[in-house]
Amino acid sequence: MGRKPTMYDVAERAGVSIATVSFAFAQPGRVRPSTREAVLAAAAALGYVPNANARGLARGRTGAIGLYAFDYLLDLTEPADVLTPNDARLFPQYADEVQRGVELECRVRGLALMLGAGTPQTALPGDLGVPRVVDIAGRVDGLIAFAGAAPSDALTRIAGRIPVVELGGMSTAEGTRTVVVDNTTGMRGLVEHLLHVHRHREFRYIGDSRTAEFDARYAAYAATLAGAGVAALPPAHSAPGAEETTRAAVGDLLAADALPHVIVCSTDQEALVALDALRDNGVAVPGRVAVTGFDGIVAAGLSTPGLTTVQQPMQAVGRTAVRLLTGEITEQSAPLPTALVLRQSCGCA
Amino acid sequence: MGRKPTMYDVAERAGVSIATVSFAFAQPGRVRPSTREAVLAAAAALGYVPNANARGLARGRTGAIGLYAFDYLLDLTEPADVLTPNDARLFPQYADEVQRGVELECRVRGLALMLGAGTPQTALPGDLGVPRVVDIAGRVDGLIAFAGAAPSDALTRIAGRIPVVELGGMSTAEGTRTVVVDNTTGMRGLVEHLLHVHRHREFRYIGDSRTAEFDARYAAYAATLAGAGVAALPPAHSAPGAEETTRAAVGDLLAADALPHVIVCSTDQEALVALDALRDNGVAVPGRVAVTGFDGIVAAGLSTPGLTTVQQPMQAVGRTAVRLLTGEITEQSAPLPTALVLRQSCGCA
DNA sequence: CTGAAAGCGCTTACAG
DNA sequence: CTGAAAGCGCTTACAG
Repeated sequence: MGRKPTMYDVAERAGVSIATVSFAFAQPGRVRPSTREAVLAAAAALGYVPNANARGLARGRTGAIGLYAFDYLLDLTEPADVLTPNDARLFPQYADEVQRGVELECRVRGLALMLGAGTPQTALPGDLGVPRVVDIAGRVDGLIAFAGAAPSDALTRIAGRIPVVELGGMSTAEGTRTVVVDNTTGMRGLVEHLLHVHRHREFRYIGDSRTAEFDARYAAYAATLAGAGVAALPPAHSAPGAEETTRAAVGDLLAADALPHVIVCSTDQEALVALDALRDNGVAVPGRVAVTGFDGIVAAGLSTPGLTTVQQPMQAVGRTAVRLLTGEITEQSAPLPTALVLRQSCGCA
Repeated sequence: MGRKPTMYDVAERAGVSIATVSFAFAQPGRVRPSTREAVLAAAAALGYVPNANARGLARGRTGAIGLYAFDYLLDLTEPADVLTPNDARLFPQYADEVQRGVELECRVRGLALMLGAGTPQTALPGDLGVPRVVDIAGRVDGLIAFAGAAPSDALTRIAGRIPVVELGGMSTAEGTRTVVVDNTTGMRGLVEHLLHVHRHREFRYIGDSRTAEFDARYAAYAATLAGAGVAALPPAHSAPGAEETTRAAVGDLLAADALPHVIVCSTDQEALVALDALRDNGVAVPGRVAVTGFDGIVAAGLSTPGLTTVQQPMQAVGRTAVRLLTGEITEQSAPLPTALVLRQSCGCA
């Protein structure tokens, strides 16, 4: 037998047509049991492995969905003996938790998951300007992309062919859907806690506005402060995954002698870096300044002090994205809920 | 324009043949620049997304590799406020770390990664006895499978078509390769430490022998004890990921009043469960009994007491597997090294 | 219940 | 530098 037997080889060995082989696998009820057994026996004898590309091409769908993540290009060495919550990626971050949700949901449904990653600028040598995301998109029935991981025009283009869910998006690419999380209520609750329980009046927000989701957080922050008659200064720029930007933001506040009483960060990832930067500069948290995060990643529970944050249902975000893609749900009945998690960094016990 | 424009549509709009469209993307140097621009413009205008299935079929390869994991079917809820190292899967486990290595290596190479998971028994309804692993295998150029995740006959079959790396394997499926880790040296060093530094003589091993890798650990354990004139009782059965088996193993020792001075576990995952079980029964670790693990997962550094273990280069395992698949390396120059990590659970400071 | 045949959307010698 | 055409390995109406 030649290498890589095909359906033709199986058909020949079983003494049937390729149509029958195909039916024996795909629609067993349509084939006489004895025929079916003969086909399966022939397939086993030949070591037949169906070619999923051919199947996908013929069927018009692939049975797989894609997840396109932001490529932090993080190269993690093996876990150190002494762990700190800021050893980036030692503990699962937001995107990792969402990915896990996607993975689990796919497993349950028997869907294969195709993983890819890039930045909006990423283009492979052979791609000639065509971003890698289309490479993933071309082989799946639906695509989940983290906002900012793929160029929005590429997503718009892809969305014309297959369903696309852009996480954290809402605004970027046309034709895509998103998973809605109640950022607003979460942030409002957090700020109200800082205002009314800890009686803070001097706030500063650190974060970026790369995605609609981040915008929603800042908007809720500013609105809540405004409601309490507290001025909201413009946000200090910082981006999750770019530690130096967060350190610079904190450094600027210190240098300008403009340290507020609360630093509200747009993500836990940034808040943990801020915690580090403040410690490095001998600033007591929460004594001198309170710090808060957003997301509820594992590391937030391990820092010293523990990080007060808004927990969002990260795995549920991933699962919901898959369900939107499969058509199992056509829209969310309600935004996914968030919850305030109080720890020491805001001044709580 | 109809839905899902194809190369034919692009060709027509650009006024060229489909061959030229194909060349414009795949072999730019072969096409006149002006032609190429026309093609790219037409593609952009139509929102053309190449069909990877068709490409894979025509080319005979897909540009993707597959990772088939053991399906623990673990459904993790959101992180709790109070974390303990035994909140299974809150922290990355062995397989998660290996997967990360695989992911990173794939990103670097521009390879897409197809994820699937199952147990040796898993077969989808539509698969009619054909395990899902072949479904993944049919759409990739190479497959990495965790030992025990897929039936070995299926792997043997697949290995006849595409390169297969079975992690933890060595013995299971014919025609597959594996990534070799120096389990022997690691375990020997651990047992020698327990023998000579802590002067222990009463040992018990907890673990299973599902894979060659686990066998190697037990063999090294038994051999090292034998070398010191210490009797090695048969291992008590326990399996990582099946917490109840580990608890039962510990429970049996307690019930039989046969608690040794050291419990050597085949994995960290089991050792952490053992730690829990012992604590639940009021047994002091390391006071009454020392406990050790193997792997060096993150959670091992977070338990109380900290878990003494043998660190293996999990991410490197994943990366090596990818390199073996791509043909970048044809064989390992040496087994991947392991390192003894001493913490409190063995009695060290 | 089974088969002949078209078609899925690409790539790639082979000509020109 | 460009095109006509075969072929990759399946699925699926359509006949029988």
